[in-house]
Amino acid sequence: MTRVLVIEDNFDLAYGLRNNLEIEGYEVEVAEDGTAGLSRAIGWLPDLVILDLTLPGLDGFRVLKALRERGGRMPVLILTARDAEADKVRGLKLGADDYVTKPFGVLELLARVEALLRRGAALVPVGKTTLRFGEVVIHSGTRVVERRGAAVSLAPKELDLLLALWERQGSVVSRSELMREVWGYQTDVLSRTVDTHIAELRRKLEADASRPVHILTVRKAGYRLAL
Amino acid sequence: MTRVLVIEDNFDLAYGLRNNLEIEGYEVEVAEDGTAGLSRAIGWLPDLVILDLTLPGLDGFRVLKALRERGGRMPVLILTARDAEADKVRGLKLGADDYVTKPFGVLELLARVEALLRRGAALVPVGKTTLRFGEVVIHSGTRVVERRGAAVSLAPKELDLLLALWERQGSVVSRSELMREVWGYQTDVLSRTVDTHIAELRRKLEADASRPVHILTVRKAGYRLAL
DNA sequence: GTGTGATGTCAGGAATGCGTCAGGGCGGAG
DNA sequence: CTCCGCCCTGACGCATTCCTGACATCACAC
Repeated sequence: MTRVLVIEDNFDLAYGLRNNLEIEGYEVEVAEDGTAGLSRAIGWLPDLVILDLTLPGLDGFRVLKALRERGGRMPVLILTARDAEADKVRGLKLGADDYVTKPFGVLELLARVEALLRRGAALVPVGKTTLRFGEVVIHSGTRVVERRGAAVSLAPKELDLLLALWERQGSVVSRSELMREVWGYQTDVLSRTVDTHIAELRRKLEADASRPVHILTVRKAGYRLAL
Repeated sequence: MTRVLVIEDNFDLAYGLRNNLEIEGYEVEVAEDGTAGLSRAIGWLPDLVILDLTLPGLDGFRVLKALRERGGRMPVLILTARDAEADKVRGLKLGADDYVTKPFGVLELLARVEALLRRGAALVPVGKTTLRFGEVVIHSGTRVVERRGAAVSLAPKELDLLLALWERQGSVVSRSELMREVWGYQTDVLSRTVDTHIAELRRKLEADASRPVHILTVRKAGYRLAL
């Protein structure tokens, strides 16, 4: 899901925005000061940031500058009451992608968000996506997996196996298909190799490994990943 | 040279824009009606289009729609007197990248143009900016690196390697990709070359080289730089 | 309930990938 | 020429990962 970070200290505005964005289908987080916003932008790696300029702590310009210096390349939309041309120019030169002044129309803002993401999506190379099922998030670009926000360490084969299941999410994948996709073999499966790795995944990702909710067994057929 | 097409029927405005854009170093063409604008956009393939909505002949919305339908993907900035939110939303949904209403500040417009082009211009260029991660600052223009304010001396290959990781910051970069990008080879990696340089970087930049926080190993996949 | 085949579990040894190191080639500076 | 930094390489050891077969357990058909 596309992720949007709102850095805005005005409570009503921030949560109004969140609602509207969530209705559009985005996943939204709100940070209420500059420092928190910056660290969320770096840590959470949203697909887009909506940034107020007048913030407690680190002001918006500093957040933007620090974000860009640290390599954050997601589009940033500045949303602020400061409508002086000099501020707009400064914000855009610092690396903002759009600049909207309050008061603003919600529909316009949403349309601008969409436009920024549309262009961003065209440029982002494939594979940078974050996948998820249940309370598990898979950052396929970094090969980092987390459950309930805590990083989980998966062995390479385990992650490959998980991704193979993800690709066919919902439908059953047989052991021999998994063998072929993950191991490259084309062989009948007589050992417990696949099962062992599945068990390890369950241990690491399911709340109760003995009663899996997402990594399901389909008897006589294979396994399937339920979202 | 970066090319900008201005589709605008108001003569004074069009040529004023042209002057300002040319001063900024862009190559500019002006089209004075929708039909001509569309054919120039398709034929000349500018890097960016500034589009008025109220045009003789084909109106701006139609120009935009036709342009996108024919595969024109360059950013389009709509510049118009129509400031109704519905128009803005419509323009943006049709595939415009920005929407500026008259009257506008020239500096703001130029900054927006720059912002649109910046994003389009492949996010590659690690310019002369100062980059940073953790407590490390990289002055990539001067190739000087410091940690906690103290200068660190990196060998050329080490800096190249660090920058290659930086460019994909966050994502995993495989050894063979690093080999290709830093060494120019295209070869399977069988020696410990990359690893050795990574180790050296860790020794110089990590607080505890044996427990790296930023220059991370992703087993079986490569390395990645965490901010 | 019982039987049967499929799946879960486990432990240990094999295999693999990575960090480390020392050695040597190379080239520029003194 | 000699020194010194830079770079590459292969050998080695360690930690993790992987695989396997034996056994336990489960699900389903009868």
